[in-house]
Amino acid sequence: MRIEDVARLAGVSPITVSRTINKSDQVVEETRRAVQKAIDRLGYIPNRLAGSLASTRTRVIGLVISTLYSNIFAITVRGMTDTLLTAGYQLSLGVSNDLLEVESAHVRSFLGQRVDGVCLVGGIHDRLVRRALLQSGVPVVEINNLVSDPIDMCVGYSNEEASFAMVRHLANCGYRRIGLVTAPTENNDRSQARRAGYRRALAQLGLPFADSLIGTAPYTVAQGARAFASILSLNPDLDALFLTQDNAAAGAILEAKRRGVRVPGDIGIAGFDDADIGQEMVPALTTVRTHHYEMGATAARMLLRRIDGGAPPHPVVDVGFEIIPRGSTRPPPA
Amino acid sequence: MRIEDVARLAGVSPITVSRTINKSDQVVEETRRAVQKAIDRLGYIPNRLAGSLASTRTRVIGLVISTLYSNIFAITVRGMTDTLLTAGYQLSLGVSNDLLEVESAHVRSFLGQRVDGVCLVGGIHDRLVRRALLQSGVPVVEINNLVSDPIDMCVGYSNEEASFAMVRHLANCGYRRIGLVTAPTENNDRSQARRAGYRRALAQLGLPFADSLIGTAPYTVAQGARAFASILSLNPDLDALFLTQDNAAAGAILEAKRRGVRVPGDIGIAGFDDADIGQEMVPALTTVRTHHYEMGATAARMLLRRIDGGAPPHPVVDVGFEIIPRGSTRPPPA
DNA sequence: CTGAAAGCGCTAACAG
DNA sequence: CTGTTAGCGCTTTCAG
Repeated sequence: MRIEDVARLAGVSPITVSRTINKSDQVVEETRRAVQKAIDRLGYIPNRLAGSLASTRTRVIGLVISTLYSNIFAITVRGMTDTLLTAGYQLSLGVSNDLLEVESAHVRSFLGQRVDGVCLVGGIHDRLVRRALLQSGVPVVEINNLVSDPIDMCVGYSNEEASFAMVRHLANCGYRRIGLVTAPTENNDRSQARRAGYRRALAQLGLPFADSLIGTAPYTVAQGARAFASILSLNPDLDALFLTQDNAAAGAILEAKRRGVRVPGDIGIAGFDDADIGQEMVPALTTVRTHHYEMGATAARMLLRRIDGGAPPHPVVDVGFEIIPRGSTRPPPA
Repeated sequence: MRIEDVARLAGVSPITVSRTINKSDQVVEETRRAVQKAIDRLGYIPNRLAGSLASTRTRVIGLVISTLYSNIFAITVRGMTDTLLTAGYQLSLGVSNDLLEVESAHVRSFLGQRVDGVCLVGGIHDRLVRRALLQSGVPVVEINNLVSDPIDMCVGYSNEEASFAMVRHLANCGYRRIGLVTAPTENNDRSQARRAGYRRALAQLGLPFADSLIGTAPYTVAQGARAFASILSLNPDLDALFLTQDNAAAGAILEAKRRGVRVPGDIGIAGFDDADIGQEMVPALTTVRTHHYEMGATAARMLLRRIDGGAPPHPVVDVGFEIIPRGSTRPPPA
């Protein structure tokens, strides 16, 4: 079924049907109603492949997130879709599972589909993909970090400063032997920045460092529990652990409970992202709050503005972060 | 940049470039290498809008999941993509947030994009969408439930039997006053089935029922905690609560701890899905295990087979479920 | 406000 | 194994 079938039934030309669908204000009410009736009667669904090929616009934004295991991206995605839908744009979602080649495949696919904009997590991407993006001229926004050399635009927060601030907070609460758990650092600039902030804070505060104080745990409660167990066994004098993901931090709290380690008395635990689980833990989780809804909405707005031909006022937007002290760490001295 | 530019640089015709990209076995090695060199040199990315329009195949499967807040779909998505990628297909992901009209919009968009297959969660869909799907002739598979009247094909498990089995298990462990928390039932046949299984089990076992024993909590730990609190306040004699989502059940365990209610001694808690968090809880969560990876992989395989023109052997596949008893419920009598 | 002609970039079908 | 021809179904001009 084609636009022509609808046109015939409605007694108009194909272009009038097209206008009814896409720019209904250019069609007089009566014609429009007749066309709409024909569309409904036939159950006609326009072929967007053809439409986009002719118009060179898809009204689709491609987003590649790194994981579905952390529900934190749910909020960013809502921020983006809320903004995009209002403007008549759609989101196409890819999941990379933190693999650079999977991200590349998604981006290539997006470019092949001729999306009108692309959103990626972080600043580390395949060299060729970067080139392809630049060459294609599509607006690109990188999120979740402050990228030093963005492909195009960027909205996020400083993972290094956030990590630095949390470690300083822990030290202020009296913790001295502080461990760190992040997602793998390979091709992940957020994890790299969080480690850098941690190291810088330890150095500045004169706190002890050892390789055995650092561990790795992607996204899940179980992995956080294991990371906690392993770091504790290597560092019997550990007195705080900062896991830069709330699920993992929740896992650490649970593992502590299982071992009879008191939190925050024996060991303080801190997380990152202010996910919903943190507030519910017993004790509630001290964390870094970041602003994911705002970040998603801003990313969408920046893309839309660039699509409309304008340059955004700030190519790099910092949405900031806050330290949220809760019961999983000792209170700071008054 | 078009295929013609590549063809000119490589000294061949456009169709040879096309064949190099899509059916490389029909091109002799030497030609293929020359074409590939030209492609790489130019950074050419084929326009799939044009390609799919001409070939009437997109090699894209559309999937609409209900939420990003539960990470349980991550596993299903992996099962699907692992299978699809091998066959050269891609997944396009939509999130409905359990709203029928959002699901409809995604399906319409998929149909407009001319996806080669569609996968939906559950059996309740907009009437017009159902019609559009049928009319379009695209293969459709519904997952996460055993749908009585599938649009086309279905792979899932019986939510009613699973719920029934869990309630019987709880009764067998000596619990009498058993409450239930599900996601909202509106337009959600999984929740409806879980309630039906619960009611049927209570009736069959002669256990007491009251409206106040039933609560609602979508997907999050916090909502599970609140649902637990509210049902307990209405039913001081409550001795078990079955929350049909592991995050919510985890929230109930945490809320119990906060209130000094002992689990499983005072109250037994059970969940659904066997998400990673359940094993880590203290006590570990009794749950219903379902097989999400297998379900995703099977759904993908069924779609691919139908795309290849074959009828699948079974239009409805049951991947089953298992009751996993853990520490959050009392052991059954020996 | 509506229509006619031309073309978006690619691939199916057929030829050689 | 490679090329030619003829569209895929829509929208962009440009007229009226």
